Amino acid sequence: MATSLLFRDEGRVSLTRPCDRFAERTGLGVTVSMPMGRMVVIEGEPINECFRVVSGSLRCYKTVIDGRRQIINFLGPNDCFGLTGLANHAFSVEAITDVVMIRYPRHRVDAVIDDEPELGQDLFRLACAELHQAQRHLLLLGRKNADERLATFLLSLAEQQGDHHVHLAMSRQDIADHLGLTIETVSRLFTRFRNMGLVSLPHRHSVILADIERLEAMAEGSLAA
Amino acid sequence: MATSLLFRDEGRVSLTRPCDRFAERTGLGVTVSMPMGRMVVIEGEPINECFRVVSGSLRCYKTVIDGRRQIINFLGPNDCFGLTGLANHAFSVEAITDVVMIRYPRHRVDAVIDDEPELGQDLFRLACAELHQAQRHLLLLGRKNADERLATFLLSLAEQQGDHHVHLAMSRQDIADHLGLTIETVSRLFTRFRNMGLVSLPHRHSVILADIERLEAMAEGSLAA
DNA sequence: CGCATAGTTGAACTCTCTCAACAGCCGTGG
DNA sequence: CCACGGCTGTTGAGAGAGTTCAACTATGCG
Repeated sequence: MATSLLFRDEGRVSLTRPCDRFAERTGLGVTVSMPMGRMVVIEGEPINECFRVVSGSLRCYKTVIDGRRQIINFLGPNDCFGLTGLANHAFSVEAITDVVMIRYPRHRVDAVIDDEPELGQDLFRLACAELHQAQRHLLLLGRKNADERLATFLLSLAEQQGDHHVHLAMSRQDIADHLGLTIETVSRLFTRFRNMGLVSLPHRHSVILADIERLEAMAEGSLAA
Repeated sequence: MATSLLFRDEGRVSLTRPCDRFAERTGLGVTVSMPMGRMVVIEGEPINECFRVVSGSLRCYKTVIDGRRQIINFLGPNDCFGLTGLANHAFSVEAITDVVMIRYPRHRVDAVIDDEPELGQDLFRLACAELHQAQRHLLLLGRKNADERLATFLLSLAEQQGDHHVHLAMSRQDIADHLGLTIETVSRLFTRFRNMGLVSLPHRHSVILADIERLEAMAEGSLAA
């Protein structure tokens, strides 16, 4: 496969992790800043623009009427959203921290894509990678227990960040809503993992994975806690 | 958007629901039959071919080492699998009933796609639709209770089949493994739904949705059972 | 320093699971 | 045509993982 015109592959190939070649081509991204907690897009609304994260973190989530929330994934620098073949946003997006993003009008994005048909193939591959990721999360939510979920999550963060020392941009509640658990369960798991020597917790937003092998065994369901 | 060269949109737009224009273009699909229970592809194996279902049903699933199984989705006539930007199968596929499929060698599929760059865009849109579907299932598995899960599932089948009289190709165990429940819970739910007048169950593989409105309320979490 | 927010811990509860027995259906063969 | 066996689904009782509710502690910001 030829190098993407739209995205440079930087290890984590994903619809939400393209790079700035896009900005070069469209040449009309507008930089925007938003404060922590700000809702950027709302599930179900028409998609009028596409965003690329420069700095900060966001959460993408769907809700049930009574407020129950499922976080689909977290976004960080270089991730995109609104870049989809659908007409409406499939989920809401909210800033976890203060964020800086580049905003592109959707019609321009579409124009670039129409201009360069090969881009479609690249986007297809990126969407497939994202789909694959979602399918792995289906297994987690449908069939893994609480220990396995947290272990899986921590390992995936470590892989993303390329470091055993993991930074947690999100709150315990966010983690719970991503893993289909409650905040209390997540909190108890962190404590237990610490007591088992699997991790250390220097502070709220930091986790050091102390025993990757046991965490991996646990994530795959072959280590009883 | 121009009509897809590769797929005709027949209502349910999805990577797994393309149509026979593909056969016309590649002109080299081989018809194959497989008996009920037959494993067609195995999770993790390289993708050497792509299949289109002619008749019968299949299940796509991922597993944890100890045998726990999560069914990602079910396939029926006109659905495809193996059509992805990835190198390896993300899930195993098994025949629920006897099936007839058309098999295409992957390099030919890729050749067709390379030949017609616009196809990439269509595939992208289809993958996005599939992703959207997976994300809705994440909400179901992460945040819905057992009643809501079954109601949601039955309604989606009715929509797919365009009929309140739903045919269940799959077993109770398959439904359980799709909804992240056990077979006993699914069985109890069917009985309770029947007693509540929500459905009638003429036989094992048939469900008639008797009260769509209440089922919809239940699926969205606004009806206590 | 003090308040508000985020996280932790405990105890009781509940939904779903597990284990076990039973019932219904279907194909096979007498 | 019925008897049989195997498989699928149903029902019951008890157990358990995770939730809920509540109190308490730590952290960060004015």
